[in-house]
Amino acid sequence: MNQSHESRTPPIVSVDVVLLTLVEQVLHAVLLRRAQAPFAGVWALPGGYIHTNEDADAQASAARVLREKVGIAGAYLEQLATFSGPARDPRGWSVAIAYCALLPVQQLPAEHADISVIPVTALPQLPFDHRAIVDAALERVRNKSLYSSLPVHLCGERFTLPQLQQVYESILGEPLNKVSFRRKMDEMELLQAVPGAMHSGGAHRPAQLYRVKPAFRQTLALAPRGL
Amino acid sequence: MNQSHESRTPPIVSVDVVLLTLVEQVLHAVLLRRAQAPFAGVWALPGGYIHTNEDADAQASAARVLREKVGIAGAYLEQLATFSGPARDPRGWSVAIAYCALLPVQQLPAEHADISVIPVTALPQLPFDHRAIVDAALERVRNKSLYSSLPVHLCGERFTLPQLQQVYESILGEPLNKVSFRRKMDEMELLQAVPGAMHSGGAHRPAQLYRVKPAFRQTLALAPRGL
DNA sequence: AAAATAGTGTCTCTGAGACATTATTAA
DNA sequence: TTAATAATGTCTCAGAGACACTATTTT
Repeated sequence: MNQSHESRTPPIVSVDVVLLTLVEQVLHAVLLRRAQAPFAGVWALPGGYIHTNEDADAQASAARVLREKVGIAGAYLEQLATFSGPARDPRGWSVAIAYCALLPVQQLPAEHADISVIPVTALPQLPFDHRAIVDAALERVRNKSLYSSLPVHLCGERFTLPQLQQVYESILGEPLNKVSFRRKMDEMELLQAVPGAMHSGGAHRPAQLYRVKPAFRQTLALAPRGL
Repeated sequence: MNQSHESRTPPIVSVDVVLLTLVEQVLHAVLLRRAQAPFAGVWALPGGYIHTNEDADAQASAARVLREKVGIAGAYLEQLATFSGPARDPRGWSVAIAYCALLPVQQLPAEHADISVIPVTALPQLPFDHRAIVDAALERVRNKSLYSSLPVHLCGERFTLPQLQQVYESILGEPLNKVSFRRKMDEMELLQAVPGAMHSGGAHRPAQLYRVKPAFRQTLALAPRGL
């Protein structure tokens, strides 16, 4: 241990979560009003310190933040990237381990004074480098939706293939070929039909309801040659 | 600030680098003999603390580690993932921001008592969770080689197309179709021929030498539909 | 000339998208 | 019966790989 290390201040470490959901076919992010300085009262990403006395790893910290500060459990969660530097936080040199979370909108708590669900295209100015973190999350989600089952985590437990295709199209921002989409879903062996369960949504043929196979509840399925 | 936060020990933060190179068509990782406890004298990934008084971000810390501890500069460097938990380091709850680095073998310093270049299939037992970090790096490199120009960072400044194809094949562990490979390289618009420069390697037609276009010296080129 | 590898032309087959047709419901 | 959407069959076209042929060097 040399002197320069002894005298160096360690960085501040925290986790931040970009919690995304789909409301009326538009991607929304969940923001919390900050309770404490810096930026008290400002809308920001849910985040917090690692509790070294209770968290099994940083992902557990992120799950705890979602549970304690947003009031949700069971969201799909994956590590996004780690943001760092002397300027991103006024308290000093800091490290933020960023996570991306997906949840069907039905499982979100009601909005109230300190929680807000906002279209990602209409986010207010965010403190720290939270805007960059959100952008990284959006890029990741859109990219992974091109070749994986990621978007199923924005659907409820049961959904129809037309609904799922709509979710993919909303994320990707472009229409998809119905036949190809179904072929790919088939190849991924991701879904199982719920026997006898149909979704009657109007004056037309009802659609088969599907659920994600248990094996893929936590893992993603990949399409070998993309979407 | 509540009491439980005040009393919680913050995690230890460091950066670790998986520095990969290609020796005789086999991927090798660079290991350093640890100078200090814990695991003093044991071969491990290059790593170190963030110097908050001089590093612009964690990636700069990783570049500094490569410069100061391995003696190299200019390697391709990208963030891999962040590893964390109470058990990975005997000193306590820790966070390691892991980076993946690629360098042509010619630019590595000579091996000596405290630096070693070892085939990734023949690594010794590594301390901390360094084995998992290496595995993550290998998965990342192999995956990105399927659809990007990542492997060019393992070639020197000038190289032939057959040499580059060989590098891809070594990383991916499978032969590639020559015509398709060249079509893809062409589509990526990644390379420029060095006028008049040929590589005469034996009793056969010499090969055109290429270099990476300046625009892609730091950025990756992507093949829209993969390799 | 022969051997060896570089580089290119072209055919074939796979697979993704376009289009069309059938199925099933409510009004 | 009509309108609306679900679900599927099938044709077409693009792109990746296989193969073959030409080009250029050393021995």
